[in-house]
Formats: sequence, C-alpha cells, structure tokens
Amino acid sequence: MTLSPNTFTGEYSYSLDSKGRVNIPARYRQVLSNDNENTFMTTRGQDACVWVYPMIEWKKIETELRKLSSVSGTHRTFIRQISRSASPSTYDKQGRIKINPSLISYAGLEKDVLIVGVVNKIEIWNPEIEAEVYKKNMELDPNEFNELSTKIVI
Amino acid sequence: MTLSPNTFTGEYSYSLDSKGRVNIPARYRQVLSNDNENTFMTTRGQDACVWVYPMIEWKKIETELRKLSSVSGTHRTFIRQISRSASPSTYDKQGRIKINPSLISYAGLEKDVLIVGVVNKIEIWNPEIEAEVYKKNMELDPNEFNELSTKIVI
DNA sequence: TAAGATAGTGGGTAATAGTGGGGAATTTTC
DNA sequence: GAAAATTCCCCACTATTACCCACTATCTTA
Repeated sequence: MTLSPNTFTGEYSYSLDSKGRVNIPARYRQVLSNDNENTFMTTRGQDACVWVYPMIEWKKIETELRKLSSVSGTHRTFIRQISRSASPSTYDKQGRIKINPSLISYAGLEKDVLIVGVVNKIEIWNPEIEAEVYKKNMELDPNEFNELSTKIVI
Repeated sequence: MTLSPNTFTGEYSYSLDSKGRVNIPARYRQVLSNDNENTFMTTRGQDACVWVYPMIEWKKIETELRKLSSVSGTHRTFIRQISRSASPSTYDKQGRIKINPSLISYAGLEKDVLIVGVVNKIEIWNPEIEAEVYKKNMELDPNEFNELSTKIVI
C-alpha cells in the first residue's frame, strides 16, 4: 500500500545539532513528492513551534498572499508577518534541514526536539513546551471539540 | 529551482555602507528571473521603509497605475507618491544595489538595516523603526488578522 | 543470530557570501 | 576647460555556509 504523498503522521524524537540542523524522519522523506526537490519551507508556527512545509504546500500559501494588495495596511502587515519568518531549506545528503537561529529561538528549541507530523506539514517542538501546550489545551472548553465533530468525521 | 521566481521570504540583517549600497541577499538574487537583468526598482514604501521591486514585478505595478484614472485627486496623489521616488538600480558584482539619498532619508536608514522579503518585493528598514511599527500593528484589530489567517495559512 | 543495509549524528574543509575600500571613468560645476 | 565630485567597477579580506566523509545505532533479511 502506498502512502499519500506529502502527508505526514506520527512523532519522532530527534536532535538539533550545534549547527542548527535537524533530521527529517526517513519516512517523511519517502512520502515527499519529487516536485518538492527535497526542499521545505520553515516558518513560525501559530503555537511555539516551527512549521515545516513541503515546498509544494507552501506555494499554495504564497499564491494566496500574492492576491492581497499592499495598499491595505492590514494586508501589508499580514504578508510581512507570514513572510519574514519563512526560509527555505533543502535537506542534505544525510536528510537534514537547517533551522535558522531566529526560528530556533522563537520555538525555544534545544538539543532534543520533538517532530510531529500534522498531515500537510511537520511541526518541530521543544518537547517540554509541547507538553505544556498539550496540557493547557486539554483544559479548554470541550464545546469546541463538539463543534468540530460536526465538521469532521473520524 | 524549486523556489518561485521573483518571490522573496525571510529576513536578514545587513549593513548600508558609506556609499549608500546594500547587499541583496544571495538567496534573493538566486530566485531573480533573468529578464530582470539584475535590476530592481527602488521606491518609497507605504510604511517608513524602502520598497525594492524586481523590474518584472515593477512593470506589473506600472500597468496597474495606468489603469487608475488621473481624474480623481486621490488617485493622482497616490500615483505621484509611488512614481516620483522610483529609481532603478542594477546590482554590482558583489550583489549590492545603490539606494539614493532621498530614499535613505525617507526610510531613516542608518548603518544597520533590516531586509524583509514580502513575497513580491523586498523591504529595507531601519530596524528600530520596524520594531515600532510592528508594535503598533500588533495593537490593530486582531479579527481581521484571524480572518485572513484562517483563509490563507493552512 | 549474524551480516548487510539503512538511519541518525558529528565534525572538517572548500566554496560562497558579505563588507570595506581603491582607483579609473564619467559627470558636474565654476 | 580644469577641478571637484560622483559613479562604477574591481580587488581583497573575513565570516559563514554547504558539502562531504566518517562513525555509530538500528533495522532487515537470510
């Protein structure tokens, strides 16, 4: 059975080395479609983590951003905030991408990192921070989950 | 190349030298399409920064400006504002463009500058001014932002 | 279970990128 | 028309990056 292309699931514990590199799990590399040319876009996540998009997925966002007009102040600010933290990274022969220093500090990454596949992208977490966020989310209003259940069937 | 041509992301800290030159980040030069002939159009940003367009992207702006009727006073002012300060600049062998003095003073640029890729163009900021603008923007209506991000970022 | 293959981690080095400045060519000014 | 100023092109130095090799751990297969 072949897996869906550019679709990531599961979690992995890897390490960030002194040069700011992390390995992309071999399984993720295997499902990457060729048109990504081994390249990802790394950006700030909405939570305190790094989001890693296959280039193909990122380009969809880029297309949407291009439709916004810079005459609107809100649009300008929005584009700037999304775009400024985005930097492309092609993985090396060993399968590692480079995470740039500002993203490392944004996500509070240290040596041990948690890599989580969230369907269309990959998240890179400091495992301690992830645990806190997880805990906090579990305390949230369960109504939102109920609402979700009307939108998606699992 | 896997990256979209003439599309800029990420931010860089560079310096403006005594001759009024700034480096264009190597990554940006790499995504420039050949028909730009290593040339950018520099102009006043809507915010207190310098906007740097690849010539190809600038020509799209020109087309848009032509469409605006010069009958309306607002339109005339808008067109004049953008157009009057526009000046082309070809980068040298080291990858630097020249920013003219009036743009330098408009954007309040000093030695250290912040270069931000905002998809179809590049912004050059005095980092201190950018920080202030950032802070001010964060106080803006977050609803519009949320709406934009649910539509665009996936 | 042993051996080969694959995966993850660490580090050295050649190539590239960023910065500063000199000097010829060109333009401006008096 | 000469002096001054500016622009443009080039060279050189340094820091950073990307690429490559090597080692170890884990997984796979016979």
